[in-house]
Amino acid sequence: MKRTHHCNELRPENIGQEVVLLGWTHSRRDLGGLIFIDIRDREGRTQTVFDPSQLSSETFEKASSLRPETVIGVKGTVRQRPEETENPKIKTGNIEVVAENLRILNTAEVLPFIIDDPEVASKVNEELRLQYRYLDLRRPEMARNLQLRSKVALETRKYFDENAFLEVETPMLFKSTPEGAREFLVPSRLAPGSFYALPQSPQQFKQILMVAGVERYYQLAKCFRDEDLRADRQPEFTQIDVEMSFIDREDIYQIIEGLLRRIWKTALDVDIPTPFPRLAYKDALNRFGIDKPDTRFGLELVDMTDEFKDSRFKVFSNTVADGGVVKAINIKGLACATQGQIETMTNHARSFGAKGLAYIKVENNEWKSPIVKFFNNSEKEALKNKLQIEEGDLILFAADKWLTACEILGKIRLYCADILQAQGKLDVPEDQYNFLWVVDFPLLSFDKEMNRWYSSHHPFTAPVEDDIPLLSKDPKAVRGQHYDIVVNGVELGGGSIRIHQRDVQKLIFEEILKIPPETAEARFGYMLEAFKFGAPPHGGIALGFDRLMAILCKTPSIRDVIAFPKTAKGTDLMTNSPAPAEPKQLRDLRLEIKKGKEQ
RNA sequence: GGGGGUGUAGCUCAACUGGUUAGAGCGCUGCCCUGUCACGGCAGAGGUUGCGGGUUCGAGUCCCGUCACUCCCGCCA
Repeated sequence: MKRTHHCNELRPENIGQEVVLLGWTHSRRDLGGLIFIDIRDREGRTQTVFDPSQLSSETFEKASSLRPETVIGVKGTVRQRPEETENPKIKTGNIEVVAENLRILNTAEVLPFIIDDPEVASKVNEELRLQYRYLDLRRPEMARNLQLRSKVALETRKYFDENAFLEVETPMLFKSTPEGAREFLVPSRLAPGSFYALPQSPQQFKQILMVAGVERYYQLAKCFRDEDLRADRQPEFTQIDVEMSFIDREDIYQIIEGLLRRIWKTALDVDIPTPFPRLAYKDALNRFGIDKPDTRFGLELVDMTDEFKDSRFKVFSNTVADGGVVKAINIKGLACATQGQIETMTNHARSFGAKGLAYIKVENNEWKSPIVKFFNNSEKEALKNKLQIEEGDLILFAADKWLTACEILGKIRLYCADILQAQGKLDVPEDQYNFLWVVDFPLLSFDKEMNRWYSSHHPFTAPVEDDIPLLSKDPKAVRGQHYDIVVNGVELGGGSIRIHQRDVQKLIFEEILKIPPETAEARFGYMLEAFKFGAPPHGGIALGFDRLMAILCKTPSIRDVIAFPKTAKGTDLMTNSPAPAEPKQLRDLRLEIKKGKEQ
């Protein structure tokens, strides 16, 4: 039996044809004297009919004993379904295949979970789905995710090819550069005691490729980070990695906007408007309290520092006197917040080191609040005007250092948006995609505990040209030529224009980041050397391909768009990895395992 | 490393304040059924309540420990 069509192919035009379908028994409806079997393959499903008047009794018996997921081949003739029995839910619903022959290609035992009912299957414990991933992936929803991922990857390659990019593979066995994320180490057998590291990203290689004159590079690159997992973070993941020579930031924006336009059109048939808005890091924090804002809804932060700098309410005025700010947010319609919800918000504030959370509930034309008695009339008037306070509003305040105050209210903004959405008071449209570029990040951030500066992005990011003189004078004021691409509150990717002058790079390593020259030489010496021999100006970006696919597949977890993902503890429940190594393997590597507490 | 949630039949869930023989739907087994498509009908089987310990006359339920999954914080240059 050779397959003639797939299971989502037959249409009324095929009526009368003799066909062979191969696939899995999706569902069986045995009416006693007549049996319907839906045969399913990765493309879809087709109804076959077993009518005893048209087949041998053995074949009919065989059909009546089929279990779900048995692999079968059905030979038969396509015919129009009788009137009133069409099934508009499936694309092959106008026809059916009258079976003449049935071959059982393989049997299937009773399944650990149902896969033919999307309602039930989507609720199955993820542990079980991961253990039997091959069954989970047969579910049409998951098969569709895999297919869409393949389609988007292909479109990405076509797009970059059309734009004169080369896809270059970079090594998986890289060198350990213990800056940033923790790496997976790989012991070397040929050099016992030495280790490779799996790349956190191909960052250094792609810059070297620019020195090599590749000019336009891209790669669907596997990256590895040995950090704790989240719904949107796996220890191995895929990036759309890009690097270009002789460009500035605008060129990157343009090429990525084009890519995302193409992807959204291909995957969702949605036209997204370009160019994307640009938002300075500072403005993102001031307005939304986060550097990856979801701009599909308002509830923006308002600055009240000036209004409260002389307030009788000392918590506010003292904060301002210490160089801090007073920020407020009006959560429209949430005056009804419960004590528990206020408590949760207060805990958010405390997690940032704040002492508490000041609020005003506007109910029955009254401002209910423990602090409003300290406010004078002009302060009240200012609040009313700037926050446009109305009946039913909930006003929340944060008085702290600028960044902390912004971040507290940014977190609360998102928390409250969820509540309002659940109450039907706020519409956050699922099918709207608010892309934006966040730009003008500070190049450097200060680590109080370590008492030193570190790169906000990574140490290869170029400072904004005009700010280079500030590097030694006022590091915090130096803006980096860094950009993040954000959609609906998700950080989809980021990149920068890189440093291509050896002396600037050396200055950053040694003078600013205070990496000892020997260490810088050991870790990055080959880059500094490469920059001696004519490194072109260059820059690039990397997009999280799994996150991108999760958005396109409308799922909250990237596990749903990765064929074989790991659990939150980094294990693979299907293969039971990781697992102990054989003593011989350890001997070859000259490794010894120290007994832990379980021994 | 820390905090929250979950764990009861193959699957999804229920079981009041600790109290009879731990229930339901789906699935499974058998029988009936010629236009179903989540087919329908009748009957039946199926339980170490994650695991270990404790309190109690009595524990799915309370306490301690532990394991797994999950969400979040830290972490993710």
